[in-house]
Amino acid sequence: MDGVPQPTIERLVIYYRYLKKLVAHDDDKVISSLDLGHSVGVSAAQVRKDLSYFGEFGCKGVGYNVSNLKKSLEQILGFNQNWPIVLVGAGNIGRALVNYPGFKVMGLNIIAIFDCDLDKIGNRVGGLIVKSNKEIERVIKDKGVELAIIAVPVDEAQGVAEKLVKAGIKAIWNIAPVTLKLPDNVLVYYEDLASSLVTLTYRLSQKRLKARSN
Amino acid sequence: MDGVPQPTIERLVIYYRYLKKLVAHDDDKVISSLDLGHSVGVSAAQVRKDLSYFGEFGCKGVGYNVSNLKKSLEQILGFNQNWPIVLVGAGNIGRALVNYPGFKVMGLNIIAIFDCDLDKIGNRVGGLIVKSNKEIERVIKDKGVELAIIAVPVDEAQGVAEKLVKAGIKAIWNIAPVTLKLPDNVLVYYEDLASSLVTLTYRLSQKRLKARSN
DNA sequence: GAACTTTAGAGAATATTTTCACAAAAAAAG
DNA sequence: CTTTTTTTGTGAAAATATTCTCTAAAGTTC
Repeated sequence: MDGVPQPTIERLVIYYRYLKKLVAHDDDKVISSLDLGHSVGVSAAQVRKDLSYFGEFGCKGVGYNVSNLKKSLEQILGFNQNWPIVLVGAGNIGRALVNYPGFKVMGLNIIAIFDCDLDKIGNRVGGLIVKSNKEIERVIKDKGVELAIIAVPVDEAQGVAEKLVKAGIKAIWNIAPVTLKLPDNVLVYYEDLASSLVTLTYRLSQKRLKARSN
Repeated sequence: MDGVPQPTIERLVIYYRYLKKLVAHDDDKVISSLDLGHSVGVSAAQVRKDLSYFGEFGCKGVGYNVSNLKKSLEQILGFNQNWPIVLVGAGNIGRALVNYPGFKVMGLNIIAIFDCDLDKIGNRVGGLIVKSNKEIERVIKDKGVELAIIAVPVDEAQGVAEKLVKAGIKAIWNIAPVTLKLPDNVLVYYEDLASSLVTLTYRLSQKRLKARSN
């Protein structure tokens, strides 16, 4: 079951959130691809195609059972699994992520936070106490953690990444704006906050130019 | 000069950061698409194609002049312009963004931060004092701001978005995990932290399945 | 200065992702 | 019970994005 487009996975998460809201409000028992798509800013065809990669979840002439579809998405996306995660970097962004409310429902559990700054080690962040980077390897091996978040300054990111991989980490979500050099078997995703914003300013400039030329 | 792929813009930011580092270290006067690409995890062909959307910046048989290419990217991406930005939401993520060091070099300046929580209004965040949401419209109009960041809880996002648009905002970067319903002429980009992480766990599961089936 | 090496730029070919269009199933209407 | 409406699932078509391939220019070697 591969060949699923990258963007499809991200949209499934968005569908899931909306369905969860519907279930909570008991608003609706059934929803069409048109309504679901419209609610989350996606075309109906896109919704159906996204789901079709994983099976048949709807009923022709009717739509999708909200509660069942939600459960199916949980299954597909692995929300019923527990994903222990370690986070390195107890700066502003690291602390924000520990407290981010959206992770837990998806099985994403930050179980430890590390920093090399003595002023931060020992501090409480969310429900966790910041540990020294020296403990990274021990914790990862003890708990069998495969997923890590890097939220350290740019200069430290590569070193931290190597340490994590050595300890057994298989996938890294890197918030530091720098490309990591790691073995091919390690999955790395980049969250580049500045580049997202720049895309916006770029498009805004484009729109201005177009408007001026009319 | 449209028809530029979305991912190209994001990669240009990444090239820029690397070139900036080179210039600072005075490491190199000239760089080939192969070396630049290799350094940031992109193919040489991709680097050349990305740049080719905007003109000719290199020299055959030689490569790109690092300092000139950096300047060209600044021009293309609008880093020499000033982009005043307002941020709504002085929670953990909002505070982290105000203090994020990567924005200023790209001309991105958060000039005001708002919240509706009386406990937060008046607090200092970075160099700014948190203002009441009631002042949003006045500040946006006074300063002619076109760009806004929404970092409020899900339930408040739509209301805040409408307020921003009414005040004249043309583009929104939305960190709240909810789809906004806004007029088509407003640009909206979503930064969905959970969905990025879920993509990672999903790919990790896929790899496990594949490994097991071998 | 001729032969060789390096490397950008660009068009063609691939690959990926999205949209379209329609058959078939379910429900509703008459 | 037949017709009409609704809506899924899917293969084909279109749009988007990436990689390949080759030409030509610049530099280097002999």
